[in-house]
Amino acid sequence: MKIERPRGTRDFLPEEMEKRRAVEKKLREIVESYGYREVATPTFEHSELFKIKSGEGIVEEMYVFEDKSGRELALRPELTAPIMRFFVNDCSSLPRPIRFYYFGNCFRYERPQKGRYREFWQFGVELIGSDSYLADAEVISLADKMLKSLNIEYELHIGHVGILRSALSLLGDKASKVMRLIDKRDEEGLESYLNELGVEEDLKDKIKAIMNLKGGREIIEDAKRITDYNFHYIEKLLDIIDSLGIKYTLNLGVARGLDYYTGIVFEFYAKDLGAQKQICGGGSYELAQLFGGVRTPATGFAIGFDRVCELIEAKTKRKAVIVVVYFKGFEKIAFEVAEDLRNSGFIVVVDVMERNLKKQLSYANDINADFALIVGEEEIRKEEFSVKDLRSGEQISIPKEDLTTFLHVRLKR
RNA sequence: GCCCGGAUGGGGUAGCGGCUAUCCUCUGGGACUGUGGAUCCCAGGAGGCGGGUUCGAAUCCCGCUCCGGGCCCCA
Repeated sequence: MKIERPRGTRDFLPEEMEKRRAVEKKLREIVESYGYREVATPTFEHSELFKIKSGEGIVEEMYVFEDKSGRELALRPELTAPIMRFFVNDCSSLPRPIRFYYFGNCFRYERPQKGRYREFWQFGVELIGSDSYLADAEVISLADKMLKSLNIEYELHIGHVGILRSALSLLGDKASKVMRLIDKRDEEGLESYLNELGVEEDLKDKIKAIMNLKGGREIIEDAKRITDYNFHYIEKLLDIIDSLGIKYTLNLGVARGLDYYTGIVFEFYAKDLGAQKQICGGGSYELAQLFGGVRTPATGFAIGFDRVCELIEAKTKRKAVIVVVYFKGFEKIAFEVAEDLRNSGFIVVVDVMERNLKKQLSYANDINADFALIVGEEEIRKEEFSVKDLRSGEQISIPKEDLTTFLHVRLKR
């Protein structure tokens, strides 16, 4: 019986892995150039960790299981909570700010779709310890630079939950539900809930007006007419973003249903990616106190690694491959020569199917090898090798001692 | 959880109630033990699963699974 791959998971062929590794490498180079250093946390955690962050409802969307001692564990659905847990437990005395980055697989039990899988990879950063606009500016510009480096077409939307929060401050603990309704853009639900709470027309109009504030930087002036909120922080942030030449849309109606978001929130959307077009999301938040630590400001983002990979055309350049082909009886020498070449830094393949020369060459051609090195009686007698350039068909004899130099020179081109 | 479309060798397909299931590609071998891509020959390999209708089902019907698109959700 054939075993199918579990729903929502993927296998990756060498070509795909090469592309993924190339993307990964590029992202790493950029975050590291900003001084971020990689951390890793376990693939599974106590499910409590994620429940504290996101509420009981998240259990439905996680792979939750009990281990043999009856502990309730969950495969991580994201990496911010584990990293903040790690920070609270072991990193609280590192000099601030702390710059961490991560790249890891996450799991969510959801209906798979284009760009949505049950196992997926996130590449993200957390900048911990600063509540300055400068931290947000750094993180946004870093995210922008990473996506830009991949030549993806995208839009950046920047929002701030503070404006709506302050407008809703009169509602006390009912504010969270209102935020959730705004987040969902559920206008009917919002209207009826505000009526239920007995909110005055004035405030209702104000909320709706803020919700719809979206556009260029000039909408801050509109916002100032609606609310007496202090836009100083946002303006200073945008000064930096503007001076870096980063394009964005301001969206002051962006809400987050969860209370730990404290200020700036931002999202990157790719064109041509269907329903799952968000390729990166982030913002400033305070989670440390929820995990038993001291209240600590942080800001970060996560890039949907699989989604950005889907947007990029494969253009990996493979390292050259040399195939040692040999006649029957020369297996030992073929293996020795191959080993010498590998030690000199080449990728070398030797036939292990006991096939004839013709088949071996045919195989070399099928795998797009660059050179064939022929080992036979003649070569041994003359102490030289026949090297065939499979790309041109040209074949020449090279004295044994000149072989590695020759190959190095030829492969440089 | 909801709505729509789909599923035939490893990949791409034809057949749409009746021969041993078509063709291309692929993989292995041979022609061919000193030279690849070509050609020819041989071999391998398939109707997602379960039930029903029928003399007979890949084909029609039902359920499930999985895949694709959308909704919900997206911590």
